[in-house]
Amino acid sequence: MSEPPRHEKRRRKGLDSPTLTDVAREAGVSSITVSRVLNSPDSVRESTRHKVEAAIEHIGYVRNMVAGSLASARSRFIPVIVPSLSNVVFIEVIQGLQATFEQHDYQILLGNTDYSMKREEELIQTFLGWSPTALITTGLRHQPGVRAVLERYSHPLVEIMEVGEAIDMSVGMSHYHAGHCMADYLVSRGYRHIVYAGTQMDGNYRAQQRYEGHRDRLQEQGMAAPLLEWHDPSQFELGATALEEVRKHHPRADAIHFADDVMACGAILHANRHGLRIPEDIAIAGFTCLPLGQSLTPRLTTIHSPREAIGRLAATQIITRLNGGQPDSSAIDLGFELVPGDSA
Amino acid sequence: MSEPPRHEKRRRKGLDSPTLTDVAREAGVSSITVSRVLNSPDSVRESTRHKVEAAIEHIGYVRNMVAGSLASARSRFIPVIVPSLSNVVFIEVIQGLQATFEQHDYQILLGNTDYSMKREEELIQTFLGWSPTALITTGLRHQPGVRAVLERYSHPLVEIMEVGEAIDMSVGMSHYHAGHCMADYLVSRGYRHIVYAGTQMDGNYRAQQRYEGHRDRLQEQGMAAPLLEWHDPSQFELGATALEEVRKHHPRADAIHFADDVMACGAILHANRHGLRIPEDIAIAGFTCLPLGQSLTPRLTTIHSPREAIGRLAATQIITRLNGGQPDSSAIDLGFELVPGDSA
DNA sequence: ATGAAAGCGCTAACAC
DNA sequence: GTGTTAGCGCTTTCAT
Repeated sequence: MSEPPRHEKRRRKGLDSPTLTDVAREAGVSSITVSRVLNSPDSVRESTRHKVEAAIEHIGYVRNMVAGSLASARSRFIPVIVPSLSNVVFIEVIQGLQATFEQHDYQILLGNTDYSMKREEELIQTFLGWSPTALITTGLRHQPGVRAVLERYSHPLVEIMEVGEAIDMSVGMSHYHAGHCMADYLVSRGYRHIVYAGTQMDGNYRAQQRYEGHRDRLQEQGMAAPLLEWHDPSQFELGATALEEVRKHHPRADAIHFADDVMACGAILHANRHGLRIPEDIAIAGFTCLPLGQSLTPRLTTIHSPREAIGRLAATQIITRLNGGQPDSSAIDLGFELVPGDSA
Repeated sequence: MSEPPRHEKRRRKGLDSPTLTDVAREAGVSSITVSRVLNSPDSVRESTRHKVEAAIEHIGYVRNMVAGSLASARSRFIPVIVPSLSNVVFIEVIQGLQATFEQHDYQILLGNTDYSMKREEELIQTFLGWSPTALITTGLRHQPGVRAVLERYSHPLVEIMEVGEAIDMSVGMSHYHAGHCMADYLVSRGYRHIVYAGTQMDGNYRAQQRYEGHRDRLQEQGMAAPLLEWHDPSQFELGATALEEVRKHHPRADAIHFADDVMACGAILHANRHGLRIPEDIAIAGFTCLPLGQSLTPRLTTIHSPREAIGRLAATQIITRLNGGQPDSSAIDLGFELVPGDSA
């Protein structure tokens, strides 16, 4: 009679880290009790809890989140897909998200598309493999495939930065109105030859929407709305270039409406270096309201976008839903604020 | 004879997403073959692979990474612990890391300590629960508990930003020497009353190390090394405040050596607003070399820190080790470069 | 090159 | 309030 093949009940690899069961044995309880101490401490009698906590401490138990996620089919991961990390705006959104999620023990998975819709698709595919608790992605436009996937996704989903027809929820502001608003302000200040200057506007269609708002306002006025566009990432240097090109190709221009503050600041810095007077020689307006613009001389006229608020609210919406609640609204428009400076 | 209670073999929840087994059935192979197609396609005959790939496509299979991580005890997660996301330097490090890791299908888990050593401990504890493939953390100093945990950690570990005695590997630069180098430069330019100004230097002991290098150089010269310190996060406004305070409390000061470029730029912007001449009235030096400083008038004298390189190299070190290689060196000093401007 | 069996460490469901 | 049992969906080991 040969014995049945004995299988080592011990771990396959050199992983000798203690498990829930080890803690349970040490504490003289069952493993589910240890699990409860970790997940819903209030459902365990205090004395039991103390025993278990002592055992955890004693054997140096580290919780295996992977096993927990598999068993419960929920991972406490929340992917956040943004188009860029070079743009401070998204960093601030992420900070808002992180601050809120961290209090509820959710972990962000950061995804950067570099303004590529195709990359968004890959990222979502990957992230779905982690059984995410919820999903956050930037913008309301997606590849058809992504859209289909997101529509099928049955957990909380927030599309951030914009307002409009959301798949599940959205938190953002209207870029069209922001562009319109700034154009209106420039017109009201007496500018008559306003050039719009942006970069990477094919991928960054929020900048495109701002341009459309701008253009529509100028057209109401019977004014042309020339657009100057580049394809490099937004940097100070590009703002300087833009300023030069406007002066060369649009000599009558009396104002430049920049798609973002970085380029606008770059233009002001360039003007300062070369003795160009702003707004007398040419006026400058930006978008987003970075601290730098408010410290320059002249102070930048811009629009403040509520990005940390977007982050915090997006997170709050998700938490509400995860706790079984129904958020007050599924589409939140946080608005924006025109910040008059001295540059226009 | 009552039948034994029948347990639904199907999924507990409404999770009807297809599994490896579903794909296997569809393709007429075993599940392990599907697994191999996903993990080591070369070990599967081409015809089999095509069958499986077709099945995956057909039923819309999404890989469950959580289950895979549990079974293999490796998660493809690499936690990255940084002290701040408000500091662009760390954003750039993260970008360098992400660019490299993404090519190898590793996912960063971002942790932000806000310069709290205690928070670092919590984060590491949490992250270890995800069976991380490797670990990246900022700095060489840790709470005793953290140190013990890290020393026991048996996977690749990189401590970034500094040079010195690493637990496993390190990639960084010498902050002491950077401070020393800038002080030396200022002395050589003829400045004789140099104030060092920094903020949050208790938590950010790299700034502290720069100060020590600065101080030691001045002491060699027989000069005093006054230190002005704040506790708010570094912002332009704080640089302005610092400039004012130096002029008030150190009227003989002819130079300010700032712990970072943000404050230094803030000081220059403030000087520009108030007609103070830099460097004639007072000289300004910074640290890290942000684009802004190089676009200001006067251009900021600063030190360039190799942060994207730190990110890329830290990632490369880890990949090398994960592929079974041995990196050339376990402690990499990427150095720094003094960037003379017009502000000092 | 492919498969069968046995878990990885945890939690859901249901009993007591 | 606590325990028992049966998986979660994948990969490992070992066999063919």
